[in-house]
Amino acid sequence: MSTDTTAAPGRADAPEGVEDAPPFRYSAALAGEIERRWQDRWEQEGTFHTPNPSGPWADPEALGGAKFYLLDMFPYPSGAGLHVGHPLGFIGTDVLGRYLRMNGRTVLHAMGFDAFGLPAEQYAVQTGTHPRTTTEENIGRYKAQLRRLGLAHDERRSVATTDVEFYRWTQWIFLQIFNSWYDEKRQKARPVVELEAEFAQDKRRTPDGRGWCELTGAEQRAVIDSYRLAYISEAPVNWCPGLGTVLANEEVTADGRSERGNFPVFRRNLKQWMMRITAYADRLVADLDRLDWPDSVKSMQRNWIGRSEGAQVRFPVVGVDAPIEVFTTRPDTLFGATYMVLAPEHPLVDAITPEQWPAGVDERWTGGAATPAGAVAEYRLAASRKSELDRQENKEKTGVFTGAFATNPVNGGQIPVFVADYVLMGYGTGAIMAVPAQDQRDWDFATSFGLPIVRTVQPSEGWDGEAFTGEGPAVNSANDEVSLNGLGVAEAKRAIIDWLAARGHGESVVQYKLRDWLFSRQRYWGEPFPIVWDEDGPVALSERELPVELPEIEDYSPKTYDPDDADTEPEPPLSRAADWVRYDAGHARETNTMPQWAGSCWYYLRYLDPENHERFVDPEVERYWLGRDESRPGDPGGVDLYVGGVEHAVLHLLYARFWHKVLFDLGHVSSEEPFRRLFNQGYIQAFAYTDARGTYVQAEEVVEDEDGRFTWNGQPVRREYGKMGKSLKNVVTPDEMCERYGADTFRLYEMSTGPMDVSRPWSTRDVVGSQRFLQRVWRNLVDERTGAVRVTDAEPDADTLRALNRAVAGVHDDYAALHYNTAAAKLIELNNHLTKVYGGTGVPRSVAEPLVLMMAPLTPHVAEELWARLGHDGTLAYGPFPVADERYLVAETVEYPIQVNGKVRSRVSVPADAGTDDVQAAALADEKVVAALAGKEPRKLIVVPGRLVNVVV
RNA sequence: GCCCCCGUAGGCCAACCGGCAGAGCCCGCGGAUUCAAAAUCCGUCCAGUGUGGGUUCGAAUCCCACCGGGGGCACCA
Repeated sequence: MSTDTTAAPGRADAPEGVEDAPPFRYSAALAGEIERRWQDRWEQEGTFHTPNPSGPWADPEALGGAKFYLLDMFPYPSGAGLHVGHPLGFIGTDVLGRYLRMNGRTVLHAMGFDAFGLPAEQYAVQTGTHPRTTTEENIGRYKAQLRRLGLAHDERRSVATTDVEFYRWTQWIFLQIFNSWYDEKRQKARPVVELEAEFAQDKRRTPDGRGWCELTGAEQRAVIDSYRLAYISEAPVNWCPGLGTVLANEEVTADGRSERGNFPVFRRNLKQWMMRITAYADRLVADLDRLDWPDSVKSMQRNWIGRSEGAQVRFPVVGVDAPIEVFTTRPDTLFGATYMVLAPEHPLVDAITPEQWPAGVDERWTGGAATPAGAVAEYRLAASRKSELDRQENKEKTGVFTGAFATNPVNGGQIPVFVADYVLMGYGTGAIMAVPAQDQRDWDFATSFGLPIVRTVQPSEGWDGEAFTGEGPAVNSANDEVSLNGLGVAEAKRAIIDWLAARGHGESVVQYKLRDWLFSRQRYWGEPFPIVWDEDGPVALSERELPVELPEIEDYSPKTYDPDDADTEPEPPLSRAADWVRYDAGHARETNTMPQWAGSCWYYLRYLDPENHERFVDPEVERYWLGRDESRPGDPGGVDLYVGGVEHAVLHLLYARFWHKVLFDLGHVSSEEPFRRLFNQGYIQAFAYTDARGTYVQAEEVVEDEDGRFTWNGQPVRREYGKMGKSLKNVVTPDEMCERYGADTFRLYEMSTGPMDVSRPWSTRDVVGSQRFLQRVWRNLVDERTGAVRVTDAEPDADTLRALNRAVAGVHDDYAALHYNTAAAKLIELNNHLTKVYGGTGVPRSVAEPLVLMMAPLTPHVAEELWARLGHDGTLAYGPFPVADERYLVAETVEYPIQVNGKVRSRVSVPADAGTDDVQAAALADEKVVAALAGKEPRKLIVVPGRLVNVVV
């Protein structure tokens, strides 16, 4: 994709001008030759094959050091190939993996592909090419691009979600979920056969109270089906006509459009597969505390799950059987509830609406309608016509009176019931008690409808706002039996909940924003469900019938529609494969497919044991790589380090945690969480330039003049900063960088530009710095004209030993902390020292060897090459990594800066083992200090050992 | 509107628990090499840490406010 760009200066293959370069200079051409050779050798020798405790790769002997499971987020192999931003994280994990391996750790590092998905399918729709063909081509290209970077993956463990042998196990996991229910009492998933047994033995009551045997077979099935963790529901879902599929809540943006394609999304009642992730809401929140994850991601997950504690309170309505149930997080403000609101879709609205307006009704409340029913109908119609966006942009409160009054259980007050769309059916009970004094939304509504406002929390001194949501003592909150007055918010909540519960008016409950996960899609290129249908519902296939393979079909497209046409029906492409759909005389296959997230929910388990055809992963292998570490209290187990972008904070990471917990509950894995430690890498960003018409111009042809203005072909252009992308004409590819500088230089450059978690701009111009460093190292060890090794057997001098050991000590910490930029700086510093001292004579072997070993994680190819040239036969991939000699870490003398009143005025050198008194004496004897004191006694004298002296006068 | 993160030389970034603002790379400048250039090599310039206050003997580091940038959430009762 970048082959058509103009040739850049200094290309390795440029025939002109490089003829007089020394023949053994570390040029891009030489680097390329070295890199190809070592990549071949690693592959031939299986250098990075990682043993398992059992199974085909069992080698318990080889599992010497502590294990480390290192994981990159599952890439999608797009048709566009990689740009230089993509491998940033992959290189970062590779550096760590290589470092750990050299230090004796047993490292598992593999790379696979999340290969189902829309782009291959859309390409198939356009061209008729089977998505598998496109997918396999793309995977092939990705693998070639990644191989060129010298990543130390165990290539035997590579999987793709589209492999039949992989999706067979995805289907198997689906069956486990389908065949399970959530036991609230034990707080875990259990097989549905155990649920059936409980019903059959009358240990559990049926929904309508009849005995289990009195139910028909179909009724029994319906009861069991309603408990399953994967179930069919006819409920409002996100229907996207433009894509022709339904979407999960997580795939819909805040303004009601599809994350992919940006098409409008409508709420429609449709029969779809759901996953009961809400059963795990509590554990998904609670276990975040046991994970070593960035706070931002934890808070996004907490936010998304939206756990809130509160109370459910029942408000009786005169003349109606069913009370209105509300959820509130502020039951302490119940005495201040002056009206109620139902969501427009609330099922009780029709039941409570009387025939006539009550006498003397406020005309603001009626919406101008003659009857309550008329007003409600009109309001509902208007509300249903508003899009999500309208509702958000227009925050003015609207609503209409139902004509009904409810009774406030705490004081018997008759309060009016409204319908208003600021209350959402999808959250809580779809009804609220409105407390305008303590809720700004209610305040806004109350003021525009002339409703009373009663303060029940005393606002703080000097409060001049409207609704007061802060902490304060309760007021106006007492009846004959209970008084909250004077209590703080938390105490008042407890007191009123106790009272409500004792009277049967309510109880404390926990609400979640999290909804169940919509799990079916109307697509071709996804995993088929291992499900067939009879007239009573879905039936699971047996494990022996797996895999259920995708049938060949003529037309891969789902039926798509006018993106704005909400009144359309999804039609999955598989429904047109008539022969395949017909399973037998009484059964038809499920024609939806699974969403793309399915495969990425468990791929990290398959890397562990990809050749296992009996199980999705062998339990012993799983326990070895992911098991809980008993030495760490509360450790949930899981991958030791998971590196990827923050964009998966909610979707993938939440779904994968959910599946993992189900598998844990059912005893299939020993770990409670999939990813023990998560690290969000930064992004590589890039500048893009537009001309006067706003069209993007080729970024690498833009030049900057001395005044800092940017021009392209002489025309001024505007610079913007952001993503790298084909349409922005600023893509730089790793292949291009390997070509021009070599993979090692490219790796080193990416790792040098900042710590792993920081985003930074790409700058091709800067890459040369990394290449120069490698050239200098090479030149220090290899004669550029003859290719002979230049190291000597001389003893290094004391300065050099100190420089070396300082570098060794520092580099250990930097690698372990993922601060590769500072590790690289220390290596450069050491090499600069060697150049200065030994540039003319050759570097002592005892310094050259550790330098090469320390470089190996960052620049493995050139390090292997130098290691071999230094006379070693085998690979350095397994170390040993140098260890610092403490003796050389302490200097003989220490130079103390002497501050006078916090400003550095002088310096003194003292022996490193000098005591505080000696340092103090040396400082006071210094002539500049004597001058500053001018005969006076210092007021205070601070000596920080090893650091400095501060004299206060 | 609410919450989180980040502001250090021209650019990218260092600075452990508060202790000399600088490790490294690029750019710029000067020089060596060259017929010249590229490449390479050597040398060198550059900020007082977004702004204002506070704590401290001492603040890039801790606290408060503001400004700027990035991200998340957004009628969730």
